[in-house]
Amino acid sequence: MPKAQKAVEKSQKAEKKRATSYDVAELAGVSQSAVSRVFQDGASASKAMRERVMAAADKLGYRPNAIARGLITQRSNMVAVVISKLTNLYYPEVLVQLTQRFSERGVRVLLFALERESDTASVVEQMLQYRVDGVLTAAMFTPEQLATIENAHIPVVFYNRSSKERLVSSVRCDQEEGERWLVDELVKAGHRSFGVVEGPEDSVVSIERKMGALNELALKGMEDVTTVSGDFGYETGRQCFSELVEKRGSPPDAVIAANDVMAIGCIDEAREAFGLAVPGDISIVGFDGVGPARYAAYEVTTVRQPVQRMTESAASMLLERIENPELSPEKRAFSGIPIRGSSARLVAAVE
Amino acid sequence: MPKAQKAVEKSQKAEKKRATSYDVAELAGVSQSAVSRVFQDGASASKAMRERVMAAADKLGYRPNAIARGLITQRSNMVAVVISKLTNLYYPEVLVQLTQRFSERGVRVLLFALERESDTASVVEQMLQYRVDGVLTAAMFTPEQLATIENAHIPVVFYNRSSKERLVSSVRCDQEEGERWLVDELVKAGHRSFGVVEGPEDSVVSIERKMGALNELALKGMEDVTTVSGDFGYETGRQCFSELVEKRGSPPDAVIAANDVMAIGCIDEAREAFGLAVPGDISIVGFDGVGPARYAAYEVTTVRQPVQRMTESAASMLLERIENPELSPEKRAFSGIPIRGSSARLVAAVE
DNA sequence: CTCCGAATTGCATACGAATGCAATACTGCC
DNA sequence: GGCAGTATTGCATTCGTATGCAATTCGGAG
Repeated sequence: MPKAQKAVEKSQKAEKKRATSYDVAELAGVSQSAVSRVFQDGASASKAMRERVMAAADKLGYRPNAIARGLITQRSNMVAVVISKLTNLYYPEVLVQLTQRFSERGVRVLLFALERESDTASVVEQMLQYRVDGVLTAAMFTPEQLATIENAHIPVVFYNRSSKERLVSSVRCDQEEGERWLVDELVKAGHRSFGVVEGPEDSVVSIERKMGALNELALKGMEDVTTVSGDFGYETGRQCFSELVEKRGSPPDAVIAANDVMAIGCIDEAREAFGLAVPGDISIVGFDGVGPARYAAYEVTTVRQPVQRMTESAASMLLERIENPELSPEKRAFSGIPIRGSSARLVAAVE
Repeated sequence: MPKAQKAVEKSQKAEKKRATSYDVAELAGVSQSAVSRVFQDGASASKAMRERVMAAADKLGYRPNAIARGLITQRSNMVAVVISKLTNLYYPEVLVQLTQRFSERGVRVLLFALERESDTASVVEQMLQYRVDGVLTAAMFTPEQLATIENAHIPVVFYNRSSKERLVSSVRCDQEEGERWLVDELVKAGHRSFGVVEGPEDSVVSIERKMGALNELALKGMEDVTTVSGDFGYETGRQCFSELVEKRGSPPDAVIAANDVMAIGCIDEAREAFGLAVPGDISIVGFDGVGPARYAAYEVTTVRQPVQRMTESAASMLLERIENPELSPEKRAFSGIPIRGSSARLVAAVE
């Protein structure tokens, strides 16, 4: 019995083991290296060779083993994507888009989802064990963890986050700028007392937004400012509004919420619990530009993050650094897109 | 210079190459297999050995290479998770939860996000190349693709989907049952004319919901039923409502939308474009139980999917089948949780 | 102190593909 | 037909870990 036939039988009958490049080589009557070369882009292989091999491969249902390939090439073609805080309605979009960007470029995504932003230790361990080529994170790492990752020569790109202690690449939406716009518009329209609803204390995004708002308010000479804090969720948005009124004794002229979902919570609470008209009696603004912010019942005045451009940029930035590890860190900040919804009383936009 | 010291120097100075088990073995003065055993659970290693090795490993920053391990053990410890249709606000939660379930059990998630439900071909290819241990999918595969995957002895679990052509495991929310409840309640409360808003045509979930509703309506003898179709998004929800009214000449007594987001769209359109009171003039129900369905402005009457239990169940089911490939397919259907929101006029619940 | 069985350890090899180098097959040209 | 030069192909080795088997050590009983 000829060798080739035996190979086919073995693989078809038992199908115990997945076909390897050796099996294909045997069936095609060529060397294993030939098979390997046929399944690569830049490798040299004659047309005849290519056809023989492909035929054999098809017959055996052969697929190159990416694991084995990764071992020898020292490239896993996988990147780690780390997310947290599902509370923020904004992230899911980001995740799906990022995955698609990477896929388009032939890179697989190893997903890590954190319950809290602090569970990063084991994630780092896993990333390193799986030898990911890069890390894209929407969660924070401690400086030590970052050092560990860098030590392994794995490029890292932060998404809407950064690190004070270390030089790192990042893609962010300029939260301060966005808040500045919101505050300016509110002040311009005559609002003089403010409530600021911040998000979770361990969220960098929330902190940036709060500080952005507070700084600009101070700059504009606004002194009647009350701060309360929630967790980016709808329920706490409602609670925060009540708390705010209680704390001040009366509703402020405007409420600046750290995200749209809490803004919506505030709007509902203002309407239901206090019978206030929005924006007649009070203006409420958010941040993110998520879907529900557009619902007719709310039409939140907000700043939309340019998700498309940000994900595109983040993916490119990471892939560039994988190709060329020498590239120095770079920070890209994208301006948010101001949305003049009807949840705030603003002066008309100038042309 | 002793061997051990040389090893340290090499690794600390250059840090060109990541430390391997050989490096650790050399530094600790033991064999490579010893190192390997220390980093396994059930392997035999004396306390002294363990300590020596761990010390050396720490010094070198050694981490077992999961890629190499996967090659030899024939286990990648990765599962593929396939999602699509980000339009449905419901999925993001699922994704994060699934990832956490798998993580808890020491399994990594390789994420695939489809633009359309039909882009599955290359995804299958990638999954197989990366030798994932299992597949959890919220998208459809063709019978041929399924056969390919099964041929590779990779267990598959469908999430809210299934395959008519092949026996496969699945975890679903019983959409028909949910629709039955919704229809029954609406009929019981006296609604007699209905609009049914379906989702994308290629979505199995949407089809199941539509059919569930239509069948039950037929069963109850309801004949005034009009169907229109959207894409699960808010905007089309609004359009669908207008379309519905146009088609019928007047608004129906009740609208059954394929998901909450479209239900919300319908509510907004009914109120804004037609000045209808919800639920005074018209009842509108959805499906899913997503966050925005709870917002005060809508309080959608809906059926919530028990996401927590479903993801838990799906992850377990897949992991079981990875451990024990002989297990026969199993279908688990979870009942949705009826939510009596104020978007529909219903008779009070019986105790 | 001796000997037996159990626990540890090391040796050698396997996993599946990529690749430098050498050998061979082609190509075109004179 | 002969030859230089290039394109293909095969050989042998490598990546980093796991594991069967044999060798060794250890503990305890007698």
